[in-house]
Amino acid sequence: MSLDPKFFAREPVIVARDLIGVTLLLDGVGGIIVETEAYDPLDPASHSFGGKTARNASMFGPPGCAYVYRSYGIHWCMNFVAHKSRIGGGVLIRALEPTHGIAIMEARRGCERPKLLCSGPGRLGQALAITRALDGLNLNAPPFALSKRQKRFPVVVGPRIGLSRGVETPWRFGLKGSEFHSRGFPAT
DNA sequence: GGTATGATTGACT
DNA sequence: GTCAATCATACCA
Repeated sequence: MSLDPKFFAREPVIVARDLIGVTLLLDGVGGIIVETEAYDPLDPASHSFGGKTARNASMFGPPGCAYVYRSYGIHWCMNFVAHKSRIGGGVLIRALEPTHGIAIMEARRGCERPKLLCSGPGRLGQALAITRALDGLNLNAPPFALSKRQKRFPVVVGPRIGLSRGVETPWRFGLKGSEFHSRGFPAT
């Protein structure tokens, strides 16, 4: 079951929270989203802050598409474009609980410990073989597959990771009690 | 044209 | 705990 097309046509913060518990597959490989971060164009930490550029063009495109960027020259990280009126916003997918194609992810990661397969944006990118070729693609069409969750999952909130600005904005969301977060969340 | 920087990870002291 | 890897992009000249 795919997501409603309007799912991503909302505030990034709302979408980030609602993505927790959704299953993400890329060519049949992936798992349950257990950690996300929201990036709003008014947020100085966001790539879309300051307007549209060559890198972040996808963030200003249609909601429900992918925005892929190179992090620290080493890793590929994936966002889901989410905003109203193409103002530039997105949700960083930080961690998955591996459920599909685990053997494939282990081979790509060179690691057999499930907790290290997708726990972090860079690891997730490597496990799913994310590349810039996916930038701008519709998440509701192959090779992507998003499965709507069947119930509401308990969500925890915390500060975002690795930022030099905007750290005070608590826009990181996680599936409560998950063993697959990239970092722990503050005790609730 | 040149330089600074980063939504990270993994290895090492 | 500290630090290097590595490069596309952004920004300045």
